[in-house]
Amino acid sequence: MNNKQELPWDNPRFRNWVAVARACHVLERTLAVKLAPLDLKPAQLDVLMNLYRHPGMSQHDLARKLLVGRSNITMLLPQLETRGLLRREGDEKDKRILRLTLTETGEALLMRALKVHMALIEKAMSQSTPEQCDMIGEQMRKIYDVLNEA
Amino acid sequence: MNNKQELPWDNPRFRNWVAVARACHVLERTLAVKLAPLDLKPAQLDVLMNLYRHPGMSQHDLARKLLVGRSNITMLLPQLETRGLLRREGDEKDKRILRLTLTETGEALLMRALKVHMALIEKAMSQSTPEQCDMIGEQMRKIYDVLNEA
DNA sequence: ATCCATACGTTCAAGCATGAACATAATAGT
DNA sequence: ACTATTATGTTCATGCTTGAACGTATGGAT
Repeated sequence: MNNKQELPWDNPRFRNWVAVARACHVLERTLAVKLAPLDLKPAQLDVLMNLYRHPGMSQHDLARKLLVGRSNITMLLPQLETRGLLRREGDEKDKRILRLTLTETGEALLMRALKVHMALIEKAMSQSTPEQCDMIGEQMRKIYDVLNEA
Repeated sequence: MNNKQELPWDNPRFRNWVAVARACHVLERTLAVKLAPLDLKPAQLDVLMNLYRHPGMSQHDLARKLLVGRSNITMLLPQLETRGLLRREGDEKDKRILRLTLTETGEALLMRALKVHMALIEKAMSQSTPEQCDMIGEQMRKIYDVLNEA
């Protein structure tokens, strides 16, 4: 009988996931530094990216996409709206919903920020072959699905 | 001439990294929920894990390992020390340094938390073959190194 | 029509993480 | 020995994120 459970550090899955988490963490931090000159935080960039791809999104949908609470969106948007980066307009049919769209200013800033983000990711992923890169993405999407249905 | 830069979403590296970030985010959030019954946050678990593996660590070393600021550690430790999970003792030679060690209580709680953490990671990574899993870890360690030397 | 349940967004208080400024201790240069 | 520099940890103000409680709007059941 073994009263000492198998230590996680001996488990490849554990060790490798820790590497994933650390890589994520350091990339996020690096991105924050590189975005500072644009006066943008990573979370704000996420907002702009999602609005660019899904114009007319509601705040609720945005929160779901970003994996954050609704109140977070409420706190986040006024800063961006005041800077003229996006518009919030009430839906005609359903008066509960606020539909979000980027302004031209917001789109322009997004493009500049995307260059920064893209460069960072290129630097990080440049050591993987395209096949490795795709495989990583595929596995991560599976992980996302598995954890979300539970 | 193309005044519209290549959109990141067309770039496999970008799309795949986004998947990594999302998987990390959702796993972290899920872990927080599953650790709640133990009255532990993911950040606190990270502390306990590192102290278990590196007894006698200084706060500065711990901060570096966790990729957070020193002040964060200062704010984090008193809660755990009060709960009797760890000890802080001044170094004999260098009176600036506080050496950190887990108590037996801390170690016991860590073991319970590790079971939770381990189960979650097993669930997440169970869809990857061992080869895929190792490859992911390897690439992530490379990313970590590339971003840190810069 | 009215009531009940649900959905969307907001407000608020609490907890965390951060970076700058500080205090103390060790170390290196002179 | 003395000064200057560096290292460790703390304090504090700030900003971000969260979850609970709330108000309003919609839709369905009776």
